[in-house]
Amino acid sequence: MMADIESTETTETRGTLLVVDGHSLAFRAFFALPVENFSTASGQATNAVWGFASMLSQVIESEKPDRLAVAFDVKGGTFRNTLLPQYKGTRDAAPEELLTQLPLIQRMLAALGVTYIEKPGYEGDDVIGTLATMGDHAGYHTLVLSGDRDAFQLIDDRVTVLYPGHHFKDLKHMTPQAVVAKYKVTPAQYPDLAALRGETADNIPGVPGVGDGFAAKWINLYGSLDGIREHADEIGGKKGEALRANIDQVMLNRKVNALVRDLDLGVTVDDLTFGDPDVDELDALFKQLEFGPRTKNRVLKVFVSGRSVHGTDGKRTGTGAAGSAGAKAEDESGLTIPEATHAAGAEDIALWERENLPAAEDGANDDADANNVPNLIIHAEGDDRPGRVSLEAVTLLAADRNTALVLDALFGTDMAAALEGLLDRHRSILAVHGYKEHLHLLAAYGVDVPQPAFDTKLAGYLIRPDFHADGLEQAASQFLDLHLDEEQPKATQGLLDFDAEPDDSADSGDGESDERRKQDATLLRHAAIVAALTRELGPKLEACEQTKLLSAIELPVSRVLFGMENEGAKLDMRRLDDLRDMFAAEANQAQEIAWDNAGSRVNLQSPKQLAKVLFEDMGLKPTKRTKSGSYTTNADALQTLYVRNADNDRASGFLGALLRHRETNKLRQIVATLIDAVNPADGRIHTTFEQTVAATGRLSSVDPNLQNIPNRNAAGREIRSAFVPGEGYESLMSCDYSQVELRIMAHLSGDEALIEAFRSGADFHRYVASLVYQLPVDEISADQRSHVKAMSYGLAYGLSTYGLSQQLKISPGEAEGLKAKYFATFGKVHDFLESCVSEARERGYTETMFGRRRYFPALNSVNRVARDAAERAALNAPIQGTAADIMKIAMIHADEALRSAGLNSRIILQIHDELVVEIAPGEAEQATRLVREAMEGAVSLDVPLDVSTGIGPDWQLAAH
DNA sequence: ATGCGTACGTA
DNA sequence: CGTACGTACGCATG
Repeated sequence: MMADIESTETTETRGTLLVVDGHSLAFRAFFALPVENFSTASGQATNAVWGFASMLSQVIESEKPDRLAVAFDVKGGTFRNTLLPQYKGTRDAAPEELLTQLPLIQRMLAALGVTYIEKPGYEGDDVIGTLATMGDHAGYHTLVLSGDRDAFQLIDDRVTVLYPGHHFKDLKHMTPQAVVAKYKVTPAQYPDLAALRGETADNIPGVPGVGDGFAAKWINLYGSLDGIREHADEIGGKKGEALRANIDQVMLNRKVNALVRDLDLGVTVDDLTFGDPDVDELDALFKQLEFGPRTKNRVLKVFVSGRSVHGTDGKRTGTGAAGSAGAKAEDESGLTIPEATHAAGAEDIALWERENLPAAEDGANDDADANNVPNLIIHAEGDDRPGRVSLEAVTLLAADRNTALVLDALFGTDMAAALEGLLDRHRSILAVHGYKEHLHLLAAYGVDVPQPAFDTKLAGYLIRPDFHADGLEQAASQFLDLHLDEEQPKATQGLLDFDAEPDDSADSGDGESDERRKQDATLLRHAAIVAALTRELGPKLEACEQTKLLSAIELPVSRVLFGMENEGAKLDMRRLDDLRDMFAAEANQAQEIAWDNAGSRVNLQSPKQLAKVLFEDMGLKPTKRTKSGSYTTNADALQTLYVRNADNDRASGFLGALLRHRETNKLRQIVATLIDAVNPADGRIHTTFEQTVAATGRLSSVDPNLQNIPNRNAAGREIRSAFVPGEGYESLMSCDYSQVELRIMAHLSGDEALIEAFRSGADFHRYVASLVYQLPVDEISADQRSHVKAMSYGLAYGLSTYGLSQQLKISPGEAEGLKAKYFATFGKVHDFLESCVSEARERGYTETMFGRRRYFPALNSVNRVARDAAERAALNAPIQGTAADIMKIAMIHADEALRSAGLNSRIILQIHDELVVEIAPGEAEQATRLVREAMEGAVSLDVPLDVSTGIGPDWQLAAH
């Protein structure tokens, strides 16, 4: 321990004591880490435990304390509650999911050999105060790890508080100087300041309108709280008034926030050793919590004193690597950074291939012997947005030899050809993070990437479909638990200034190559991450039986999507402009009328201002509230108000105009977004289809979203007329599945009546209504048909009878009756939906027909709202997911059929159950047949898959 | 500038 | 008080 060198005290420093506020740390961890990403299959939340372990390890590693103790609050009140009944009232409402983790944290501490201390009747803070005092007397420097600012009063030359900043991971060393800098008062004065300001987190009111600033000003003016009280009359203004009105509360606060520093804890500081963990117990606990080996090793490494748990033996040394001996470079997160060379020409690529990859057998199957472990990583970086692609650099990595080859952007055609050849020869061992993105990046140089053996982005999605890995680094931290600093090394933080690189602008003129070296370093690091992810996710994917889905569906569909994004959809610019002007004129007109009626120029796009006009100025009776408590002004509510206030000219005039404005302004906005998205180079919109976003397996479309172009009413539908065939094409074809989700429900449930309804080929909803109401088909009224239709569709969403009644504007009783009749007719559908949920509760996940999984830890939540929501999602997931699988298969088949028939017609859009195909001259008939067959034949169910198709000069007219 | 809430478009 | 998405705006934060 180096600390004693600094000591100028007469007493020798014995070392460092670390005292941890257990509750505060658990609390911080719980709210900093998303519980969705940290829970076991059985639904136990583990985010606080993981965060606690992670943070504690980090602090021990950086501070290297000699003694350690963790203080916890004890259930039940403390002396503070008798003083101030509402004290920490908000904290008792700590979420169940956090409370269940506290015992686990204590069990972990016990296994790690760490002392934790609770003192009935007192808080963890008092224990901490006492320990800090004890540490001081025993000659230790004390570090207090706490997110509770009450601890600041303990700070002095020998006590430092480590306070989590905004990021939970970065800790501020709160020294006396730091406190003064931040609050303008000394640590000893801090409780006075806190008493004045109050503490929302602890449910302690301060002086209204007084924050840190005024509190500090007064303290410095009058020295202390007592001084302030004496001079309270001299303080003018509203704040002075507020102070006088609340002075009793403040004095009480001050009593409550003083920490006790002389408890009898029954231990001495010298007893608080650590570093002798019970590995078996820790193993058992981490297994139960489903923490990976990396987490365990990282924690153990820190807690096992003296011994290093590093070299997990059995690491194979590379076989005679050509000229690359020496220690492997490891970066701070433990990744091994590959040795790299730059390729200057095609020969370098060939040479690297010979030296680093297994010899490809001549002819067909390349590295088939290489026991199928993906070992060749290709990793390209650049802008991969379709329509504006630019490649920066690409690296090849032979993972087992840790050797990389970097190709800088702007390589020539000979290198492109060499690269393509290499990829093709070794495609069976090729892995990539984001096949679709790589197709875009490399296509810019004329390089086609063959279907790789593995894709870490898609694999991560299949393993955890509801985890949103935004980038490679996030995927890495999720699956590898390497903890990496955020994506870019953005401007060095103030704290690190002292080790910033010297400025090299003046000397050497080497700035550019230095820059390039840095770029290389990130590129190589990213390639190394992909390699690590490949090793980690391959077996995981296998373990949850998703491998087939990757190779047979996701990877091939990536290729189809690449084509769709690359081609884009042609827009008729003049039509768009006309539409925008038309909608804009209508919106403006409606706005004028609304303003006339309102008597003021309210912003019609501000729900807040609207609520004021409607419910205050006009005095209308509100309908429903939003979830945050304000009165809703959504279309439903406006409609209700409109009907209800038909006799009020001003109100109904305003509401009518507002409703028109809402609709037409929305359309104007949509058109404007489309205009903005048209690529001027080709007059087409190149959306991006996200393949790893929707938890059910669906695609989504962004930048812009082309899956929500209006279709439900005539005015909106006009926008579709701006989607037209491009040059060299003659028409658009739209093909969609009719009632896929219902058909899937019929198939999966095996309900004979529902299956027969589909096989009969009759008007489905009318047929179903006739069964439900036990009437002949031709006696079904329009109302009956629409009610049954809503019921049918609602089923797959877990629609409640309340929701059904609301939607159909019938009484809950009638809705209940309809539901009962429906289930009496289709009993197996009911059983099937229930079994979806119960099976998911048991196994922890749902499965589509093709084995795609989605996990539902919340099914066992004690929170009813969360649990109910999970149940609805769990009943929907197999249905929506199967439909998504079927469409993906159809897309792969349709694309393949069009290509192998040599047609130029191509799929350009997918809207969940619809494909839009751009038809080349003379290909209409053949393309229709091929796409229809692909869609109808994607899978064989107990009911037919019905596809309807239409062709026209634009998307609107292609409807059928 | 960034994040949240509200609203609304699609299947 | 129906599933799955993406986007735009206002407004309150920094």
